[in-house]
Amino acid sequence: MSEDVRVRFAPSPTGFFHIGSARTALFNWLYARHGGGIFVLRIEDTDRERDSDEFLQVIFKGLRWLGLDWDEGPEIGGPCGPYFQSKRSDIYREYLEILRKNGRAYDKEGAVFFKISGEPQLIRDAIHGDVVRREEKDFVIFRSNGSPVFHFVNVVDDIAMKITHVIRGEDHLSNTSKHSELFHAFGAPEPVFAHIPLILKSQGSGKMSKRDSGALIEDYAKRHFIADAVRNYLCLLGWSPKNDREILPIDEIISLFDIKNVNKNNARFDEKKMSYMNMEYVRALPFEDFYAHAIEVLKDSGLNFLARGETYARDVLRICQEKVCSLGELPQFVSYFFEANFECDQKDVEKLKKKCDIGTRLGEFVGQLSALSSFDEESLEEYIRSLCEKSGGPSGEYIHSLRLALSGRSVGPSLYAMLRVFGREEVLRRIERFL
RNA sequence: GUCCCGUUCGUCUAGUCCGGUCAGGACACAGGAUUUUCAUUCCUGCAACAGGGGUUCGAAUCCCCUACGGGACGCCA
Repeated sequence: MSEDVRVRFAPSPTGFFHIGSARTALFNWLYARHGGGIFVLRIEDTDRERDSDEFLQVIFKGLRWLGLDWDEGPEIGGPCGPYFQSKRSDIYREYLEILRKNGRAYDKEGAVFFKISGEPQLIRDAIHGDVVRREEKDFVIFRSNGSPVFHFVNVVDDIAMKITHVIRGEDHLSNTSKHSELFHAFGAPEPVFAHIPLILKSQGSGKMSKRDSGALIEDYAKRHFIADAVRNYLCLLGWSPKNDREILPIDEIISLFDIKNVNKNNARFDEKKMSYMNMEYVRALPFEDFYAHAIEVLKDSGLNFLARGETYARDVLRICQEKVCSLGELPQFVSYFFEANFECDQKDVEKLKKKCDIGTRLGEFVGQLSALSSFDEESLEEYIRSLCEKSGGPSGEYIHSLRLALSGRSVGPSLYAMLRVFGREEVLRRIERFL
């Protein structure tokens, strides 16, 4: 029990960071953090054709974006390096010699084959329980071009890096009998395996592939999702805290997480639920954090959001935070605060025209406005109430008309807050323009 | 085709190990409410133990079969 937990995430740099890989990394990381273990990052770049530094950065960025920091690996180092398989050729040659001495490796057609025992392999899986599977035929461990194959390097590195728990996708469960044979051939103890269920595409059949919408972590960053929300959602795909809670801080997830209560069955990806969680995270952000995120998004959008100064921009964002569903929609949501020449939604105008006389209501509003001593939300609400009493009209008619005149749309933040933030002069200017 | 894994509301799931409360929660969807719209908030509703056999006083829970879903069978990883 005193043995230290060592887990690893071993991606291949393909140029994408798939959501399924991300969750595998996440579960490894959670397990390490839960038990005070070591999380190793190892790059499986034996397929040189596809490898490039640019591809590597996609993985590093994705992991860091999700807050998954590694204890050993590229850019950090550690006692079991190098952490790139392309730099471990000598180690693989040494291990190959062991197999040759045992009579478990032989040459054929220019490649090196592994001689299987043919015995059924008992795979002790922390999630699925005991699984028995037998390999049928010898398999290649070194290609005829001299490069080692995945199954071989994967096992060698797990031995050399003293990995205690192999947590990976269930698509590897069938391969595990190969790996088990190799561990035995090396006389090495097997790690505990944990094959986590796959993430299936939301529509149609099969697992998520690169081309499915929502499949790539880098896209969530581009679309300004909150990383904590994406991570929280991913935790819930195949695992649950079992107390009916869904949105919970990562520290709590770490303390609750255990590989044993990961589900056995595959989970279907649901982008709507993820968006919902993202919305909850956006709303719950402390304002300063929200503001910091928001200005990044607004900068990218090209909107001149500092046109009326920073104080004004902060005010706008403050009243919009509780109404906005995602950071991605923010530029569109707040654009009219910064641009006076917005388009008016004619459909909304027509709809409202049927209910009331917009011009009259706006006229009444403008009428006594100069008499209003202060332009705060309370006074404005009071003022509109007094207009209602005088005319006998419902407050909604004033509110809807004003919102349309000021923003050109029928939805947005609280109207009184909007009026206050615009200020008296701007309000009058916009009403005039609208009329 | 062979082998492996799985199957609770449309979706994610709790309950399964140690059989015994109207099968609980969330998203989605549908209605309703707040004399300030809603893409907010609150309330209500809809909706599941894949099917068939056992074992048992009693099965979502244990066993078997079938069906369906997923995965693996590369000199890809």
